[in-house]
Amino acid sequence: MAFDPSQLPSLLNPEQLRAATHTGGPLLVLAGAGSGKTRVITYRIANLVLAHGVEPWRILAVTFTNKAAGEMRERLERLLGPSAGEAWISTFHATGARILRRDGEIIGLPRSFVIYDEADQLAEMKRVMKAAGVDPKLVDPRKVLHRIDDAKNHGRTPDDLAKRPGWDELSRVTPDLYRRYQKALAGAGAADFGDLLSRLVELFEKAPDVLQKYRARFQHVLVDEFQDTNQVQYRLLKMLAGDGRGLCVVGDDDQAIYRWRGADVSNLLTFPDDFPGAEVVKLERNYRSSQVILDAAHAVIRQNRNRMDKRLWTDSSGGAPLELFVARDERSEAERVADMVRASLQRGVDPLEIAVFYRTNAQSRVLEEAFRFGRIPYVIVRGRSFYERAEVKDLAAYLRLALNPLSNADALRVINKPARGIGDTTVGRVEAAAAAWGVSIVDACRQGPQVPGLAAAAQRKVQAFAQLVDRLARLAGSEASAGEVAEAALRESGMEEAFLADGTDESMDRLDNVRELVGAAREWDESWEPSPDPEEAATPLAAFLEQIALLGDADEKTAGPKVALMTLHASKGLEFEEVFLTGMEETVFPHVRSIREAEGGDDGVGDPEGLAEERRLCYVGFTRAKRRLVLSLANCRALFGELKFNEPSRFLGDVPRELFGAATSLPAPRASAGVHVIYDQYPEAEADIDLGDEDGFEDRYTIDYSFDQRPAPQPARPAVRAPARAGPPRSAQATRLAANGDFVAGTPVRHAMYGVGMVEEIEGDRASVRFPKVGVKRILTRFLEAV
DNA sequence: TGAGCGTCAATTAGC
DNA sequence: TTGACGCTCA
Repeated sequence: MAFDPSQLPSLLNPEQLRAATHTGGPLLVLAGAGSGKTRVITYRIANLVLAHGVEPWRILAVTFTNKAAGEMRERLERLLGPSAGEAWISTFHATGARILRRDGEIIGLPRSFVIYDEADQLAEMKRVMKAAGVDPKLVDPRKVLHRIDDAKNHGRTPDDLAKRPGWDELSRVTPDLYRRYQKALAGAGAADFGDLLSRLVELFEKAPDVLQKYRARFQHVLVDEFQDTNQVQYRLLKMLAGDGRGLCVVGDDDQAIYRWRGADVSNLLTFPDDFPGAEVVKLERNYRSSQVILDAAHAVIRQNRNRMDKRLWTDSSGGAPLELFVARDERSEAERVADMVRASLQRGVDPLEIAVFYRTNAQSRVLEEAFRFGRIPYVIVRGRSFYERAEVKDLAAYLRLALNPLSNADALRVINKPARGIGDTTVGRVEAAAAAWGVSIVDACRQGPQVPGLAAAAQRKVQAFAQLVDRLARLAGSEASAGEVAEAALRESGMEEAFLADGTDESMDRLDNVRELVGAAREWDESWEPSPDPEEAATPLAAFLEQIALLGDADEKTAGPKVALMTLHASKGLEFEEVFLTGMEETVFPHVRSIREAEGGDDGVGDPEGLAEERRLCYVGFTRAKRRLVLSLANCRALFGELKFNEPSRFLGDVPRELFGAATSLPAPRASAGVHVIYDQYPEAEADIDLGDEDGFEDRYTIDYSFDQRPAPQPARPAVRAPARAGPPRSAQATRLAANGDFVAGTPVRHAMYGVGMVEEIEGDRASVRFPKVGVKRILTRFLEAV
C-alpha cells in the first residue's frame, strides 16, 4: 500500500495531525475554510485502519452531499485501495435509506419502498388535502409540507403537533394533514426525504436490537459539515455513537448557512457539553487564500456574536489587493464582470479557476446575458437538472412502478402519459374507488369494470394501463436489467411513439432525454455488482432507482472548460483562483428578508440570526477565492420590474479600507452606511451603454454620471438612460404595442412563447401570426411586441 | 384535452 | 420581470 501511517507527521501540520490521530474519545474538529479538512478526515480513516487495525466495514462516514461523499471515497481508495469500499461513506439520507431497506420492514416499510421527491410529495399532499376537504387556496400545500418537514427534522409526530395547536388555519390543519400524508405514504410503500431520517429514529426506538446491531458494527463514526446537521441527524448520531468514544465531528460554525433548512449550529456549539471530555482541535492554518483575502473575510465574520473564536492565517503573506467597483446598474455590472473575466482568460487564467457569485438565482439572468453576448463560455452551477425534466421523471416513474406498483404518486403521474384518453374525470373515479377499497391506483385500474361510473371505453383504457404496469413489473421481477426495463417502459408505454409522432424539435429533445436515461440504465447494468452483504439483496434496477432518487443529477459532462456562475450557497466547499462577488448591496446581500427580520415587526422584537447567517454567507464567499477577489455593486438595479437604489452592503463597510489597495482614491464614505467605495478604479463615468438599433448594431453613448452624489432620495438620473433603462438586448425589451392599430399585415412581431413571427391578418384585438415552428396562431395583440 | 390567458407572488436548496 | 399555477373556451 502506498500509504504508511508513520509518514503522517510529515504530511500534516501539528493540529491536523492531532485531529487525524486522536483516539479514545469524542472529537470535535473546528475546521476553518481551506484548512485541509477532507484531508484530515481521510487520513484519520486511513490511520484507524492501518495503524489501529480497525476493519473498514466498521467505519461510518457521513456527509451532506453526494459530491463530498464521492470525493472522500475516492481519496480513501487512494490510501487504502479496494478495501476502502467496505467503509460506509455516504450522505445522511443514503445511509438512512440503506438501513431502512435492510430493516425497515419492522416499521412497515417494504424493502422496495420508493423515495418521493418534492414533486411527488406535493402531488401527494394535494391529494391528501382534497380528501380531507382542505382548500388549497386557503392553505398552501407547500407550506403544509414545509411544516411537516420541519416537524420531521425535529423528530415531532402528528400527535406532538396536535398538542400545540396554533391559532392560524395552517397550524390548525397541519397535524391532521401530517397524519393523513404519512398514511398515504405508507399505503404507497413510500418514504420522503425527511422519512429517511425520522423513520430511522423510529426504527431504532422500536427495535433496540436493530440499533444495537449497527452500534456494535460501527466502531467509528465520522461526520463532515457538522454545523449543517439538524436535530434528527444529531439524534441519530448520538444513537449510533453511544458514549461518543468513536465519534468524530468536523465542522465550522462560521460556515453555517443552512439554518433555514433546519440546520442547527448549536449542535456544534454544544458538542463539548453533550460529550464531556471531548477533544477540540482547531484548524486555523489556511492553504487556499492570500492573507489579504483572509483578512477581509475575518473582518466580516468577526462582527458575529456567538461564534467559536478562531482566525485563519496563512504563511504566504500579502497578495493582491481586493478590487471593488460600482456599476451604474445591474446590466453594466454584468458587462463589467464579463469584460474582466475575458481579460483574465486572455491573460491565460484557466476558465475553471474563475467563478462569479450572486445571492439569488434571479441575479444570474443579466450575468448570463452578458456572458452569452460576450461569447464567454460559462456554466450555471446548480443542483440537479437532468432528472428534474418532466419526461425523464415520467420514464423513471414507470420504472418505479415496475418495482413497486403500490406507488400511487407514480401511477397517477403516468396513468395518462403519453396521452391515452384517461382524463381527469376517469382518474378521479379510479382514485375514489381505490380509496374506498383501500387498494392502490393500479389495483383499482385492474378492476376497471368494478370502478363506479366508468364508461366502457374508460374501463378498457385503465385496464390496459394496469396491464402495462403488470408487464413491466413482471419484467422487473424476472431479474431483468435496469436497461431492459427502461427500454421496455419507453416502448410499451407509448412514450417513444408519441414523441416521434409529434415530431417537433421539443419532442425530439425530450426523446433524447429519455433515451439518455435508458442509456444511463444500461451503463449502470454494466458496472453494477451485487453487494457481498447478504442483507442487501438489491437488483440492478432497484439500485439504479435508488441512485436516481438520492444522487440526482449525476452527469457532469459539461463540454469544455467553462467559467462557473452560481449562488453563494452553491459555492460552499469550492475554490477558485479568481472570484467575482456581485450585488454587494443592502437588500440584495444581505437579503431584505434578513434585514426585516432583524428590524422586527411592530413589537420591535427582531431576530438578528438571519443577518448573522448572511454574514457567514459573505465569509463563505470571500474564502472561496485563492488569489483574486473582486466585489461589485450596482448603483441601481431593476427588481421585479422596478428600479431600486440600494446602499452599498454593510459587509463592505466592515472590510478595512487598506485591503483595497493604495492606488485607488476614495470619495467621502456614505454617511449612513459608512462604506468605503472606490468609484474611480473603473471609471464608470465613461460608461458604454448599448441601445441597439434595428440593424443590430450598437450605438455608443457616453454619458456623464457622477457617482459622488448620494442618489437618495430621488437621484437625478442621466436623461439618456430613461428610454433604454435596464434593457436586455433590444429584442427583449422592444416597445410594447399600445393598441392594435399600431401594426398591419406584414409586421414582424415577437411572442413570449413562440418567438418571432409575421402578422398575417388583424381581426379586432387579435392578430393571426405565422411563426416558423408552430404555424399560424391567433393571439391578442397586447401579447405581441414589435420587433 | 390543451392552448391561451389571468393572477399572484417573489431567498438560499441538499437528499 | 419572470414563473408557476389554475381556470376556461374551442
